[in-house]
Amino acid sequence: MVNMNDVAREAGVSRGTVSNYLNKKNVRGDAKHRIEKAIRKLHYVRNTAARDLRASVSSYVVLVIPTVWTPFFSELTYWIQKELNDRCYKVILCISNNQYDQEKDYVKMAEEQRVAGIISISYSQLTQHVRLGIPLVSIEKDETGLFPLISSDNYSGGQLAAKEFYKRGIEQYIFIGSNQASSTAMVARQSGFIDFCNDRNLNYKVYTTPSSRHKKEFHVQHEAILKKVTADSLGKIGIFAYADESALETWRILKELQVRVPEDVQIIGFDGWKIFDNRTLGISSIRQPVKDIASCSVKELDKQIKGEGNGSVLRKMLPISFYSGETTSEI
Amino acid sequence: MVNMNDVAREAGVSRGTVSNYLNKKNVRGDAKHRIEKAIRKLHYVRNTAARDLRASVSSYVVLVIPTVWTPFFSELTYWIQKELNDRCYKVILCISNNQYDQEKDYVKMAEEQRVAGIISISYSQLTQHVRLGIPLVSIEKDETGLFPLISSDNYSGGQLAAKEFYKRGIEQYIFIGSNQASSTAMVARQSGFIDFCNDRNLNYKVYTTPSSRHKKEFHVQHEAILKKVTADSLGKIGIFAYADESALETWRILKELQVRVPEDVQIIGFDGWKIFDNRTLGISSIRQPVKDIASCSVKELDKQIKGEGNGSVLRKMLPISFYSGETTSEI
DNA sequence: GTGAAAGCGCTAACAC
DNA sequence: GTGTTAGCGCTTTCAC
Repeated sequence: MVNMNDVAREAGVSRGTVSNYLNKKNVRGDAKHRIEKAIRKLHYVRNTAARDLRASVSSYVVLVIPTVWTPFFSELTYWIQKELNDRCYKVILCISNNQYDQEKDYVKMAEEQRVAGIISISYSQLTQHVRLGIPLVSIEKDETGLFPLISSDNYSGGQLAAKEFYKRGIEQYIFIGSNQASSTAMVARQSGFIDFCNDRNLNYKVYTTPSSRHKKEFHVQHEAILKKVTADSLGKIGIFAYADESALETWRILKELQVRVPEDVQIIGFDGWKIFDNRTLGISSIRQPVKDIASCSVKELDKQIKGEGNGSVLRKMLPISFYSGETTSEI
Repeated sequence: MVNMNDVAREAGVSRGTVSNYLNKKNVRGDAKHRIEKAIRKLHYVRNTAARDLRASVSSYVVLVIPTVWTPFFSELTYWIQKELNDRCYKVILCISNNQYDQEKDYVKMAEEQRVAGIISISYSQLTQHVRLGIPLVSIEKDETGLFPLISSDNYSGGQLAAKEFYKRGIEQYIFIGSNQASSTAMVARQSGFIDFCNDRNLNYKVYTTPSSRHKKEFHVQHEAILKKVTADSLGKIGIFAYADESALETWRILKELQVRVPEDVQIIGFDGWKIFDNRTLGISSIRQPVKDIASCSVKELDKQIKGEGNGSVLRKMLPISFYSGETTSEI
């Protein structure tokens, strides 16, 4: 494979001069032309891996994410890649499926590759494994408190959901969560919802389903809850699901049960899934500011990499909003 | 940053021995223990970038893909990453938005990084730009004929759509395509559909909308077509949309127009979008074998990288299937 | 401005 | 088995 020496020889200059040329340093006119000619003639392509090794830099960023196969994560991945690419970072996509071992392997890989930084959406204690001082920004959860953390304002999201129900005259406030341990985000959503209810003396109930990864039970449990909820009376019931995935399931089952949505029961999800561009799935939902999460994370990571961190560890909560879909009534 | 020399010194052996140890070569027991101790003590992490440079190998694969923010591509990305990861490749995620310039930049980057291989889903002549002989596998389209190509059997997909309509007593066969130039896949779907109709003397019509990237026109044009289609008679109309994106839009507009689906009009899309796991969007669709496309592509790329190609260029078409959803009648 | 030389961290070939 | 050494392809002093 043709390298800088070949180019230098062909152009009749030294390797250093070629390097200078490639790095936009000043090079005399005639030497410059001869180098350009040599590059074209030999089809020289610089080896940035070697360059990075020598210069002790890296332009790689590792993205550790549970999946890309869900609207929220695929949108997030889309924006993060874009932001990183705009800043000339390459992204190494690491899908963890929420497996702790996978996550650890990815971090190890990141360290061995001496990557510039890591962005992680992890629900385990991943951040404890970063030894080499690689800059890391965490999205949604970091309990170590050692790294910058970007997340949606989940608590306000829960409040907002309750408030939107309130505006629509809901009398029965239902929260459906999951029994996933350690979901800080979910707990915050629930707290916001409940606090709003308590403040106004509204009737609320909290239910829990297994995580959606246990498909069968997820479904069965959901159905049981909904049957119970809709047994007594209809018409003023509002169900706040901790995530769109759950809200969709709720909607589907209610259809099966012949319960009219939103006339009999109203539903609000969380995430604000968009299939692409602006195509939602119809459910009303608390929308996470996905693009902002991406740009904020990347901006912060970039700062860390460039050593511009001001010492204090950033904790940033981004504002959510309500998307009014087909599962809540007009007001 | 601590390196192999430090470890060697600490362990009282030479650098070569440490290298041997790390690469699972035979190392004597006591030396081995001293090395392990030194590694732990110094928190040594091997630098695989340097290793790869020296050994002239790479474990990176570049994935060039239009987006990840659409169910088909996000699922495809999910499986490709998994397959590559299982084979110890790291994936550099390159989202092109179908921009030719972006794609070229990514290929250039791939060459400069001396990556092991490229997987591309491109609708432009991307493959002409791979100069350095990097192994490449193309998904869905490659007109150069120089690289292995994996795709769904789009033609049979078109036929299958028509056949499923036929089984349901459809009399008016409508194809809605897009005016995207150069979509080989779409043309094949259309041909399969039409050929089935011609073979049986069925009435068909072909319509064309702007690409969905031009949102406004995409919508307007769609509505115009559907009004025309549903103007005369209802009840035996089958609409085959070239992609789920278009099928969803069709469904939505028909709802607006108060046309009952599937009683008055039936719809079949293409792709078989799944939001996650097994959650579809309700539309009946010709399902692409996404997971097979991924594993087949990765397997072929791996073969190329390992130099096990047998000379002839692979062209592989994977079988599609019909998913029966809510937009076609039961039979 | 340009050439010579040192060296980023590692592997592999070679003697011992 | 282990130490020594050359060198992957590049950047970066440092004289001239």
